[in-house]
Amino acid sequence: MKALEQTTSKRKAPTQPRARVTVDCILQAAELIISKKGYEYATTNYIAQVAGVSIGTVYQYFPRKEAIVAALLENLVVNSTEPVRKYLLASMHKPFSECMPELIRLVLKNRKKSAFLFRRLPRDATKIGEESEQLTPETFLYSTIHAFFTHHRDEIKVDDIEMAMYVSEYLCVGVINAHLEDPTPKLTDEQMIEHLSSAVIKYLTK
Amino acid sequence: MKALEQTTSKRKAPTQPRARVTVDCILQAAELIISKKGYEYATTNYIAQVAGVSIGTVYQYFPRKEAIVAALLENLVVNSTEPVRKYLLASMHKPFSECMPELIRLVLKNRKKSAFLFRRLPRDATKIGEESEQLTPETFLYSTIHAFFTHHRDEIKVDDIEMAMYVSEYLCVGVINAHLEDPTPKLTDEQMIEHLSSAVIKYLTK
Amino acid sequence: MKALEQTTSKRKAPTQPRARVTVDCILQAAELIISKKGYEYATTNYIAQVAGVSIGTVYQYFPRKEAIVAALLENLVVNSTEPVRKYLLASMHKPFSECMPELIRLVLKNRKKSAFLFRRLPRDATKIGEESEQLTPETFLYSTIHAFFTHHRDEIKVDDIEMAMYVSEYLCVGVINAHLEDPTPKLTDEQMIEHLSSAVIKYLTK
Amino acid sequence: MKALEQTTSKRKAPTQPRARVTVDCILQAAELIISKKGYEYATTNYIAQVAGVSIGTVYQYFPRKEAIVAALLENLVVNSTEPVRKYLLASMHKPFSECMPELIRLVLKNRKKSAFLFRRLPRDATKIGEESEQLTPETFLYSTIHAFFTHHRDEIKVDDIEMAMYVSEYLCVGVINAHLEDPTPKLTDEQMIEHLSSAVIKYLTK
DNA sequence: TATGAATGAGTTTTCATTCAT
DNA sequence: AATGAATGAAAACTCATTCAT
Repeated sequence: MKALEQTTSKRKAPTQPRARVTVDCILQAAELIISKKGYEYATTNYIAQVAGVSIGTVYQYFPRKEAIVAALLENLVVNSTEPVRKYLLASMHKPFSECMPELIRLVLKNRKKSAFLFRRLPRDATKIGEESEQLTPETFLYSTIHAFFTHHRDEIKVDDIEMAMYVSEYLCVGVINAHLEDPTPKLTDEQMIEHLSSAVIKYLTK
Repeated sequence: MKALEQTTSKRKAPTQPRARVTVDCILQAAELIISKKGYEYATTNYIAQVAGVSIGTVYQYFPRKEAIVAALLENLVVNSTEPVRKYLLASMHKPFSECMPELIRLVLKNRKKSAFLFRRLPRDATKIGEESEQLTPETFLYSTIHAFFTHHRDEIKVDDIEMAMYVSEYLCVGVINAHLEDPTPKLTDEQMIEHLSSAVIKYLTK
Repeated sequence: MKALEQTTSKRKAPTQPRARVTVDCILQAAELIISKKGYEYATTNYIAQVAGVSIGTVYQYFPRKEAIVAALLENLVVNSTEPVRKYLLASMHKPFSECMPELIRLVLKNRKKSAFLFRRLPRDATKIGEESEQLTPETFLYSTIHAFFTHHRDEIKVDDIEMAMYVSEYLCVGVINAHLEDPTPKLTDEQMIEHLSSAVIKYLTK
Repeated sequence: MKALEQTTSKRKAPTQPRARVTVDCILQAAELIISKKGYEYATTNYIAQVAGVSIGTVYQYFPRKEAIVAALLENLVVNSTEPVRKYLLASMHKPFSECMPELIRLVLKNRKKSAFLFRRLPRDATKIGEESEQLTPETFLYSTIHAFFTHHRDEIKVDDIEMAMYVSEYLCVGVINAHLEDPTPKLTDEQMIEHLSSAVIKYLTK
């Protein structure tokens, strides 16, 4: 939760531990409200109330309402991507087909954690975009998956390798998203992982 | 001095042709604003202004602001799915591998048309949901693709056929969505269609 | 229901029987809504809907919303006072103590019929006042009771006869109103009538 | 973009003295407007303007327009009844006939103070009722007069004592109301008090 | 630092009334 | 005569934001 410093200069940096706690409370309150009731209920006054601080204090740390959402989003992306990045770093040498299921499993798990919050965030709110450089989970994931693929390009049989990478990324992220948005009882997580791995590997290597 | 609260019914249904035109104007205005400027700019007064009618007229046909968006969404889903449905009906007998590219091309084309509007709609706004029975494009597409797959089940080599169908649907819809949300200059539409067809066919038949 | 001609000149006089029926429907609808739901729900459009005519038709006969209420009020006053007036005319010669219970009974009965509507009418709405010459049931009743008292002034033992009349009127009207506004299960209508007659007679003759 | 809907609680309670003053200003402004111009002129924005605060401040302390009127009504009832209650407590032992004029005088005086405001309040507005537990001045006065009568039941000659009490209450309250609603130049306040006392005492003791 | 009272532009919504058909 | 689509001023109410304490 140290994410805010860079994006907005006007915001006060919480140097004292007490302040850090306050910022945390505010972000947690915002997350709670958005997840449980929806973005439209996340008014600054209500966030302050749930966080147990005054509205003045909220504005001490966040210059604009959008900054709260931006910070939330940033944390979200970083937190949900960090484990994936770690796994990829540790698996760069493993054969492609071996780590694909685990990779997908990891992405799914982390997406799932934040799916509810993410679903309720405004998809394309102009103002937030200005705040957070449009740092979506996708952007983040794409780059990491990209790196991984680059390390395994010799296993790939598709002609245009770069294109193959993008398609593979789309396959993974797209299917996981679709699975999270419209879950089917016909398809457990593990089954989905198995089939998706199979599809990606077939696509790349056959 | 509120009164009446005719919450249940959808307010007046336009009987005269003049009224029909008015309703269309309002919906078009709403779509234009949301697409071009974002959902947050779609205030009822602004919609009325762009539609060239008075605010009172808007409320003659839509009992709540959310009802406008709900109507928009409904039209969107129906319109963008109808061509796909037609193609599927006309292609039930064609071999699976032959019509897959065209099918994906069609879905992409129709999704694209509405992608901009859809992107800007609140992803999970509670109030709209109550209005529109949560009729997402996915729900609609899934069912039609589903029917198509049922007619081609003998071509499919995956063990569990039903599961294969769901995964294929996820593959198509997921990748198309991902492609539309984060377009890469590395991948033209046609390249995406080609690769995705290839991936789905490999997944299903190898 | 012929009450409307005098008060407002701009209003069209319903000469044809069909028109008379229409006016009746509108007035009945207004009365129904005000009685059952409250004055705040009596919007012109809703009245038209309940009356089964178009809003345009309403404005054919009533130039202003207030004119509807004024007509209602006028009818109310006239209708609820007419029986009392008739009884008084027929009883001018009867001894005072004999007809007092019947008089009160009559007033109560007629007030009761209209109590619900009257309760819900705005007590002191400036606009209606301008329309209807502030013709309240009270005004009407006072004058008729007054006439009756004048015919019985020899029975009265109170020094200042005119004053006694006013107080008696207040006693009757006030208690009946109070009884209607806050009815007590401890006091049936007949008991109230009996006690009130007794009180008035004692006041006047002892 | 509504949100929150904190319908239950009465919104913020004024903790700082500054806030107390603000609430008072709002209530006084509302009273002034309703008394001087009528209920229909008491719009929230106008109340705010007259109170010298912003509309936002009004809604900080009153969740709904009706809540303002309800608060007004509550104050009205309490304030106008307190002196009567005090007098009754101090006069429980005095003989009945002695304190009756003073009692009526007191009730009249306090009703008069609030008569103008009360006259202009909607008589039976559903929404206000929901807000204020239908605490009318009548309810309040009845209960106190009731207590007083219970302490004097041995003076009363009417058979059914409880019934006599109700009728007496009706006589007092009804006549005072009637006197306030349709004042006659023929009858001064003091004359009315004298005659009403006389009537009540005759009714009870003869 | 923290508070919370105050702001007011801006939003949704209502409803009496008009007028072309 | 009757219709009902259209009007728009005006009402209720919200909420991000400021600032004196």
